[in-house]
Amino acid sequence: MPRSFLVKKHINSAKKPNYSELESPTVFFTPHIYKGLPLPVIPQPEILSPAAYSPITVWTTSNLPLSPLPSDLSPISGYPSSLSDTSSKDHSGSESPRMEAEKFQCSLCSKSYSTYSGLLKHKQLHCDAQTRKSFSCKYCEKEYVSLGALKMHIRTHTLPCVCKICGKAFSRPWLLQGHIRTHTGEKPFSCPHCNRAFADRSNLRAHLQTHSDVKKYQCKNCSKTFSRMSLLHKHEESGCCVAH
DNA sequence: CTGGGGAAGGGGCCC
DNA sequence: CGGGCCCCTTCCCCA
Repeated sequence: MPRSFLVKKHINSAKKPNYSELESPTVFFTPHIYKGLPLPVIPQPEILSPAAYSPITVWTTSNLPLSPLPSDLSPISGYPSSLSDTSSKDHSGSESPRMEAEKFQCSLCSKSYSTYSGLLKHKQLHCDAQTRKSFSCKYCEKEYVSLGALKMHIRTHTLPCVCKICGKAFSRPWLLQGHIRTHTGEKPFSCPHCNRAFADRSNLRAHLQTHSDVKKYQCKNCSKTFSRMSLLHKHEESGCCVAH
């Protein structure tokens, strides 16, 4: 099961990601600056500048399925500065004088409105919309609830960390670090039981399971246990559990 | 065929 | 907000 609850799930999202898709530069590296470059295509880190993913899809007023705004309400750009004068205006001339004397404050951004309808419109068009905002990757269809998560994801397309030895590119420095160990042979993680060493902590952890009497992953049907989930999956797919 | 190792990817958490 | 690290997971390959 994917651990990423930040990612907005799409149809068939239960399926594991097809990482090989990311290796198709013709699909993702469409910008003209990469044309004609030999593979691997290694974009410069500047690609991570905000402009690189500027067409972030934010569900603001412009793409909400609402009827056209009254001219005195639009445009709301989504930032408080642009709202400075909308808050001071009474947008609905139909409000009763009694209501005008009261203050209606937005619970989300504390902006005050002299009319309830003004507050309602504000919440519908601004604050509520902001809570629904999402950040879409320009290279694929993934959406994230935070810009940071999106930036992290974008790196899996741009692969800014390049191995100086073989030219292979990675999304994050520590991935490159792990890769470099494959060149240097460095294995800082050793098994306390057999002294076998590993370059990767997770691989050591998986190895430790082989020493364990109680395997972590158990088949629900035959109770056979496995050191890895992938082995359990293989076991299940091989037919043990299909006899219902 | 099965189990294990190696390599790599992703998101989360913490500073 | 970004970097570093952690943990989990997956895929491939080999004995």
